[in-house]
Amino acid sequence: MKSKKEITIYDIAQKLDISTATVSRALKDHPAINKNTKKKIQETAKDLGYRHNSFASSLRNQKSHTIGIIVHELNSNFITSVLAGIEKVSTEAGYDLIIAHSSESSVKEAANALNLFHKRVDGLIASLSFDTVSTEHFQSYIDRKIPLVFFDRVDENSGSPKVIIDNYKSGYEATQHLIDQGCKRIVMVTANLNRNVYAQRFKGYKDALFANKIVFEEKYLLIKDLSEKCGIEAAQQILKMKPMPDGAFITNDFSAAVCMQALKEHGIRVPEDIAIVGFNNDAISKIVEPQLTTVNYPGIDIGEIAARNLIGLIKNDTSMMQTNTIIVKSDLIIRKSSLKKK
Amino acid sequence: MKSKKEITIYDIAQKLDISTATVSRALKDHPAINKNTKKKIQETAKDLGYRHNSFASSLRNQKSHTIGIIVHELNSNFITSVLAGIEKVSTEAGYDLIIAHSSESSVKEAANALNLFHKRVDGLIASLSFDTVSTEHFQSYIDRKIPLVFFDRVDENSGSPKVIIDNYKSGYEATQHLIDQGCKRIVMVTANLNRNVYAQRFKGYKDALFANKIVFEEKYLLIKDLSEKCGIEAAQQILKMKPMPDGAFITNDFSAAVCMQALKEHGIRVPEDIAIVGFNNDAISKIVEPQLTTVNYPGIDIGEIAARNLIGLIKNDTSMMQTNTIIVKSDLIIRKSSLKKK
DNA sequence: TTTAAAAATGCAACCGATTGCATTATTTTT
DNA sequence: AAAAATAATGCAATCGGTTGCATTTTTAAA
Repeated sequence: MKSKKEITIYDIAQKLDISTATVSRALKDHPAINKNTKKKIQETAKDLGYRHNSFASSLRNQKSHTIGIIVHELNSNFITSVLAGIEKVSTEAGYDLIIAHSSESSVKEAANALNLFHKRVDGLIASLSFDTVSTEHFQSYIDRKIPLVFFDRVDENSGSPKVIIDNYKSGYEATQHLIDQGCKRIVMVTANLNRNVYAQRFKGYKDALFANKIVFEEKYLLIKDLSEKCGIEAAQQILKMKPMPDGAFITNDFSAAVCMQALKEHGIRVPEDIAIVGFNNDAISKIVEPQLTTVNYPGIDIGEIAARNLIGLIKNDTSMMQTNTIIVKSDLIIRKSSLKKK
Repeated sequence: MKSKKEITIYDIAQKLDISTATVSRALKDHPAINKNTKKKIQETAKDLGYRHNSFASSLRNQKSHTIGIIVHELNSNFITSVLAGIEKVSTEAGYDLIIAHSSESSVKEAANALNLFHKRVDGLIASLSFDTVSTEHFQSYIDRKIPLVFFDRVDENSGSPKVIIDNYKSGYEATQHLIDQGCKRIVMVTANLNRNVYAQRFKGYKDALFANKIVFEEKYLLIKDLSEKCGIEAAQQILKMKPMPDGAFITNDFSAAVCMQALKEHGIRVPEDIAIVGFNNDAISKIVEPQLTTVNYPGIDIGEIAARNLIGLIKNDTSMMQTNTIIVKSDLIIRKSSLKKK
């Protein structure tokens, strides 16, 4: 039991006077090994305090049994839900996770991608940072045929599988809902339109306006970073507009909550003076007052699907090969922050 | 550039007609290698698309350059802050992270510990789950002298270094503050008292009551799991008590927010009817209405300190050897939810 | 030019698990 | 009892980087 030095299969082999080949096979329950031998070996392994050396194993197999994940931030309900979903599936399948985050910087994102590449992850799941334009830092994965799955913030032109929601539809529905509530001057607060998710939501917003014969006005489009500060800034800008907007679609619950709070502090009533719709259905959306109308973005499902897909690709499941884009169901959850009518 | 097969240092050595020893050294900038040779090798490596094989390297060095982290959950502002702190320090030092979470289950925690042990992390940072009683699943680390640092939820009897705040003091101050506001019947909502953090906060609460000649009543102590549901349950219990409590110390901001909301829905005014103090200073505490008085728990600092300490231990920095417990500064942030007086 | 010292490079044995193929032991069939 | 079939085990090369020590090359000193 005591351990000056690591126990290897050689130690076990020596002690039992058999070959390392047999030990190796016994430890992984290979069918060709005699039941009794197997039992003896497994017991001895336990006795000696043997632990499998995954480096030696990985070196030999050229497989790390590890999945890399790159996300933009950890500080988000949505992301942690996705991670939980990924974790569930991949743990069941015997894969470990290495999680990296880019802090919304494409430079860090590239560094993470490289690092995980060197770590030889068997596959990668990623969501792009705000300012990622080129995805060439993932090219090495593609070249080496290392499976790669994107979710949420994806490069729409990339050939890699993507797991997303219908952001266009969500944007359209959210806007239509505000219009249905009687809103005519609807502000949209969102982030960098180079990112598919924001671009699509914006497109939905614009098209909904158009379909309802409301002219889109540039001044109602506020591009921010969806941080805490952003919510306050948005509120300030809204307050300055004359006439004041009567609806706001803010593509992040936290920002929406902050913005709503700032507006309320200035005596603006929600939803009477301005109806607000957020995005994500984070826990916070049910706690603020009034409760926030938002778009449900099912992180767990997205994570599970992405992981299942990736593992399928790793295991060379041909049925996965053809999949390019998976669209997960999302829907508008209507709460008080937007209900002007009964 | 094309890659049928992985490029190794042997390929580089062959191409340049030198030894692998020189290649290996050149690639890691060993001082004994001639500048020009080094340059030539590094260029060739790039040309051929060489990537370092960390398995081979780790196998030889018996070092993974990876730090394991076990936390109870990811869905918490505090935890993600800690992770950010750990990440900052460890990335700078060239360590990778493998993050595992136990979902508040000691069984999963043990499984995680074992898995990371097999993965041969160079060190481990952990915060215990609610129901972890024995810490024997960390014994293998101690036996093998793999550095181990706990934070937040720790085993106070363990000899391993711990990074915590003064939970007793925080509990005392929070309670004293409520008393100063005129509260006489103060409910405490917290979690499993086997966990040091909750035990200490409770002790602080009790002592503060005692110091102010308020008799502690068992019925005012609500042991929950600090989830969303818990906030609602707590509110229901509070509503049923006669006379109704006039203060509540809820050791988690999210639960406190939910509870406050539920109380408000029943017409209870905060802080007039009941003053509320939360814990953690999560982002949510500033968004709810009224803003939540809470205890600032500086996650980033804790993460940084824990990581710095762990890396010191890994590198055999003797100055770290003597450290047993590090107490990080925390303080009460007073906001409207508890201000009965001006 | 010879010698001493310093700089650069190479040799080869590790690290530990895996596995195709060969060999030996055991059972079954004839 | 010999032959054939099956089960169990072993041999030895392989994965790719590292490093102590030896050797060679270059530079500096005598």
